[in-house]
Amino acid sequence: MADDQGVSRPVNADDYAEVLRRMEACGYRVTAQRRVVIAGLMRQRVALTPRELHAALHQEHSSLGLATVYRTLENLEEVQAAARFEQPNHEGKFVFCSPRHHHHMVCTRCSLVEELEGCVLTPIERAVRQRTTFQINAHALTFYGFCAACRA
Amino acid sequence: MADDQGVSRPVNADDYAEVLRRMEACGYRVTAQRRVVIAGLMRQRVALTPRELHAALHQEHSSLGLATVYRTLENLEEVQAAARFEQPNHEGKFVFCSPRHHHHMVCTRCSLVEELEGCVLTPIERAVRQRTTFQINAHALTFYGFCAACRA
DNA sequence: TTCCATGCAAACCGTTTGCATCTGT
DNA sequence: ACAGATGCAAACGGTTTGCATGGAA
Repeated sequence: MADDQGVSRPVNADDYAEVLRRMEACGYRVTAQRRVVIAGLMRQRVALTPRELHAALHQEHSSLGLATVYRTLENLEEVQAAARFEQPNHEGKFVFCSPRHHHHMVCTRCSLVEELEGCVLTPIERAVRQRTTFQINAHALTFYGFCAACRA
Repeated sequence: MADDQGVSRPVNADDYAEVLRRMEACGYRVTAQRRVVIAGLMRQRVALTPRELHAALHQEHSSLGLATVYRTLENLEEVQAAARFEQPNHEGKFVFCSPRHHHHMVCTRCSLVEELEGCVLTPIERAVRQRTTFQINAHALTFYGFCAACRA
């Protein structure tokens, strides 16, 4: 049940190592707590609130503080290893992000998040650049809908 | 200065009427305060926090309450006449949205928002649908960068 | 040995809400 | 008239922060 394929997924060792590398590159120390939070987040298929993630990790790591979860998630966002989704009630939900550029599909019913590998926007962005006086530096693209399970 | 073209823009009468129509369609009454908030938001070229919008309107309408601004912005979001952008500090900024489907370009320096008319995503979404088991119901696409003025 | 990180709880602050009073329809 | 809207201020709740302690490099 802890490894129910429906809610948990294996941690990709390469991605995990890459996250630690980026954290160190930013001057952050690799602590036991950070490892726990990172691996915990990577195991999730659905976006979780900091409180939910903390609760999930609290069983195995009862001393882990909620503030540390918040602080680590903030660090992960900074190194682009996590993405935050805003819920209607203004609560934040986080998911792990692979090191490769991608976009997300979010299930509005169960919060399952699927990565859409590669950037479907590249050809479009070129066209957009010609239609505007903006200097485009970044973009955010997210699809919302129902995952396969929730369609039923 | 109140009509400095750099910060203010004229209110499009058709769009304004359309907003009122949608509000009524949702069962909302057309009150003096709502008219003030709607017109005030439409006049802005940049995204504003509820507090900023309230402050801007307070000169002419000193009795307008901040809570009313919040409530009206929420209504406008519901009828898709306003969009909320989340800032890094988790404060919300709002802009008026025209009735036509569009996407936004947001200046990360001055909060200027420009609408990108039409949906550049349509052809892409079709391709995406074939790559996923998700039932896509909506999408969010925003470009970030510097507006013409902030490029300098 | 030097900072940075952590845990705890208090502080913060944007947002929501209860309620008495207005007001659109 | 009556249901819904407003203003005010208090309450809420997610997030941040101060500080003493612990741990990575």
